[in-house]
Amino acid sequence: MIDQVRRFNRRVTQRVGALDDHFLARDRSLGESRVLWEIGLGADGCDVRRLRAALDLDSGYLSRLLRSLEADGLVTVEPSAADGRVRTARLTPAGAAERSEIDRRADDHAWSLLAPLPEGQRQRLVDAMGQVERLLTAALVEIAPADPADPAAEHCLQAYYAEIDRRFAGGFDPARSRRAGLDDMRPPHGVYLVARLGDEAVGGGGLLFHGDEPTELKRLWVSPSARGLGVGRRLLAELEARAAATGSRTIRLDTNHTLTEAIAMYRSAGYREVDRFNDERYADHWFEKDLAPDPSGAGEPGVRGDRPSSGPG
Amino acid sequence: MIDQVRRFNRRVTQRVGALDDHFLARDRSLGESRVLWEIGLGADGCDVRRLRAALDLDSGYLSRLLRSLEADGLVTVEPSAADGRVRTARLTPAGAAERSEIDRRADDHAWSLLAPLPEGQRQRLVDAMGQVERLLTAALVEIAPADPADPAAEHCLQAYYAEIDRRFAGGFDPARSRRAGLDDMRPPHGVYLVARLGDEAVGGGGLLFHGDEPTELKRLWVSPSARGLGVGRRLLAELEARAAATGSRTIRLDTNHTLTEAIAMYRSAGYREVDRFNDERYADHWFEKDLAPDPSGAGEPGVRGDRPSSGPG
DNA sequence: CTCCTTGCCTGACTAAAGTCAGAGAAGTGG
DNA sequence: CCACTTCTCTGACTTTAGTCAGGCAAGGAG
Repeated sequence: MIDQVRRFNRRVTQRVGALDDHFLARDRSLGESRVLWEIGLGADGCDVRRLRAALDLDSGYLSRLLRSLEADGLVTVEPSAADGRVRTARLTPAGAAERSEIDRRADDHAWSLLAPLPEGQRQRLVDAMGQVERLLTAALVEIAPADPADPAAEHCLQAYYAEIDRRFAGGFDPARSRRAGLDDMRPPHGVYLVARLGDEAVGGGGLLFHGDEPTELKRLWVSPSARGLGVGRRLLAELEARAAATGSRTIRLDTNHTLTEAIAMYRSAGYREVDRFNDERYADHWFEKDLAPDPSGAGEPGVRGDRPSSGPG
Repeated sequence: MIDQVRRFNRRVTQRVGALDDHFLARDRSLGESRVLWEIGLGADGCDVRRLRAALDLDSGYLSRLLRSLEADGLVTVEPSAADGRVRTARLTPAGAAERSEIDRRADDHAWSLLAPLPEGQRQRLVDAMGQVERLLTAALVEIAPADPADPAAEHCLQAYYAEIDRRFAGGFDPARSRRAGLDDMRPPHGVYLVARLGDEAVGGGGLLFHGDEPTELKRLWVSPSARGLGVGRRLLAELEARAAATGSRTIRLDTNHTLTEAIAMYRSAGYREVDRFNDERYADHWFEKDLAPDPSGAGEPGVRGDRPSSGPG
């Protein structure tokens, strides 16, 4: 497996890496080209501090690159209206032309990877590239507990409410739903996990612990931009593990028939549909799953099945 | 399609490109590390000129890097026994240790791409990487006509004979086969195509033109190292196009039942099995395919079907 | 207002990467 | 033996990339 990854890396940097080097930059340095390209990304220029963050450049270095682009008449830098400390860089017409030339070259280079192949292979290459890109993105997603009042958690909860309001016939009014306020999903009564991709919160989900009663799964949500990356599944697995770690033997949840992807995921994760177990007015499906006891905890020995050792990990 | 490729490039250089940068090099410069790694590739050192070709370095620059590695006791450089001008670089034990440390880091980094993913996704990522690597390799294969006496063509023909000698029960003796000597596969009587990957010949195949009689396909071979890249199919398509360009309406070939992959390829490329049409003693299957007339030539208009326009070209 | 932080800039530096010209030894064809 | 090429090396450069310290102006909290 590792060998495959390394062969891939070698082949790809050999063919694709050539791109980021001197293909793009015409007679300009790579650093300048990158700055030029990044400024033109947004419609109306870009704050210098955003540039610095996006390109991960030293502030002195970036300043010098901007001066050089300014001297070539490709860029103007003016104080921001909102904050006199911040400066905003914008492309001049010449800069925009230069940028689209870079863009054209990048397109040409991309096409040169595909061009020699017959159509069938070409399509397979593009598909495989899509897979790799998605899965490398997925590998950047990190899941960690967060306080429900944390801005990232807040964002996920709001997005969750907004989405079900959009999808439920008749909308969704939190006040009419069963109470699962912020305090409930904090230790020791519960937990809330947030999935982050870089600095963006792309998913979340919570648990409510009910002592000897089954643990309840609440507010599981994945951002549309991150769907298909397995974030939901990973959140679910992590929540189940945390439920098991508290000694919970069963996890259950209520949901609504309009949330078809979620229901499909619950089923394929081993949840079985059960009879109504609460009075949630927005729910029309209820699911339940038995948890394997926490391996680190004090589960009953007999219940614990052998699991195959799962790799070097 | 191009957008997908560019998204892929960006994601991959962001994640993988970090590898070739300062991850590998410990406190050493990247250039030195690359040289160290490359020297250790072969079992017994590496000629300086091969290093230069492999890493595409200026000779002065490479010399300096070698001096620096020599000063650190990682490498020795001695004149080659065969040619006093050439010098051969070898790793010292310390150099070998350093190299395997680099190797270990590369492994760790490769694993860090996979580690965050659950097992299923991990497998899919590795598979997709394999696809991309293979198809990028395939895109580097170039097919061009060559004189059958050219070393590359020679190599392919010899490899072809050696392979069928190995596979045929009772071996293969060219003298007892139907004559298709070097002169036959030269214009104007025929043509021979070679597929090259870098400077290695990885496949070849020839045609014999017989005037109004069907054109004959001969000696189609693909190197084991390049199988699965679609090289055979591309050779076949290119040969068919050249047959059609000479005005040939039909192409045919004889083959042996032990060459199962080839037979499968012929079938899927539209060849149909026909009765014995020659007295080749090593053949036990005969195939034939009608060619669409050469679009650039004087084919009958009615035969020519509409083909969907196939993209940007 | 003062004090502190933030954002951007300049100047002074270093290291890496790479280029170019030419020297000198070794091989090659005539 | 001569003229030529090949291979490697040295010395003298340039450009790119990047770091660090400090300065100055704007904004914000008290």
